[in-house]
Amino acid sequence: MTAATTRERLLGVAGDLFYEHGFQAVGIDQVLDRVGITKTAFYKHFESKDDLIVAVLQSRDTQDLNEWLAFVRFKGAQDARRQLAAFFDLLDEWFRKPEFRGCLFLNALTEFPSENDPINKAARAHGDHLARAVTQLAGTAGARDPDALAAQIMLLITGAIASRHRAGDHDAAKTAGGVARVLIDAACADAAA
Amino acid sequence: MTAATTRERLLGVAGDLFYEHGFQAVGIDQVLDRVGITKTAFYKHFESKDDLIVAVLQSRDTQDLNEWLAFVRFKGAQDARRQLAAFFDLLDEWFRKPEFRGCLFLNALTEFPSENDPINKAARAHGDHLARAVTQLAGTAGARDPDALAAQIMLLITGAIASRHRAGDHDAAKTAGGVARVLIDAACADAAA
DNA sequence: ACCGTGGGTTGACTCCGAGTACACCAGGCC
DNA sequence: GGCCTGGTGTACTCGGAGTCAACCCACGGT
Repeated sequence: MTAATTRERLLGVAGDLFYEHGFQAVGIDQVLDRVGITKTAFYKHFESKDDLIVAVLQSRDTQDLNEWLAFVRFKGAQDARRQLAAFFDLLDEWFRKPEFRGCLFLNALTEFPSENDPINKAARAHGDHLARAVTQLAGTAGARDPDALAAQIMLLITGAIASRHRAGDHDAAKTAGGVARVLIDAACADAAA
Repeated sequence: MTAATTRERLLGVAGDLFYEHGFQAVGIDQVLDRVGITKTAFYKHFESKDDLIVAVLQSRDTQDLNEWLAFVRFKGAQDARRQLAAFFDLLDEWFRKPEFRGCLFLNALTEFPSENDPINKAARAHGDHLARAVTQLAGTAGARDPDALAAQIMLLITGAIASRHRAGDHDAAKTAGGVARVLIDAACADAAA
């Protein structure tokens, strides 16, 4: 059944619970109950709850990034401009899900606001990785100023997530996507499709 | 010196601490130490920590909203379109401050994700109030679809806040404001300034 | 056959934050 | 004088994080 190692199961279960209820709101015991392990055993895998949180963020970082890029590359075919726009299709799908509870990494940033906090650093790293990918895509799309376009797109992405999260606006991705398409076209005016 | 009532001082101190460190991360004892009051006295003013949090959010709601609208009315003169744009000047000033830690209400939403939670409701109320004000402004500005324009502006506002909060992007308000001005002009194309 | 190691168990313990219970005290108000 | 409001102090429960000591069992290496 569960072929995964205990460490992997801990990361999976903890990630799900943290996402659903928040990091501080979830007790380690809840995680352990669901994994079926005792406290002592847990502390042989992780030094602390914070350590677990960092590990969760790191594992989801690469996982999520790969999923996103795969989706965008598939949906946007070979066209970098369409790939950029496809981010908002991805968001739209995500926003339709009832389990949506915002972005795990943005949530981590607000729960651990101190910049020296390892958790904060791990969460920021994900944003940086995504921003780097978007900037690169903006470059190959032929944007005059890839950094500027990427900043705008990142702002729209985080804005859409926060809007869906806040007022429960299910159409936030469509709203943001519409704006994004205009910005992308304007920034790449010289490059023919 | 402190002419305020104890309840007011509790709201003030708690609000500051919650904003700086997060709601769950701040213990009631820290608040009480700073106010100079004992636990028993505290519980004669508020039923619980959650009750305190709700009260803080409610008091900041009207407070902040009034400040925002006053700024926008001052800076935007009588022109509704310029008043809408002025929101981003306000954000820009805010984002320059080193104490910036995101939006208290957005933070509350991520720390208390359950929709039935009174804290969650109180935080959502603030967003609704702001959205209502923006929609009204969009109407008097002559937007063809005030709700749509307001949704776009709200998305840009929350996006800017989240971007500043995440990567520490100090220019997020300028980025969002530039986009907003384009959207506002497009949505009010028929109405002459 | 033997030993070490990794992953696991139980149970009792500390520390800290939230919240409660009880007894007491000052001042204003009518 | 009596009562309500806003305080004080101490001592308590309860739950979550994290520690500690002792033990178990399956494994791979020599």
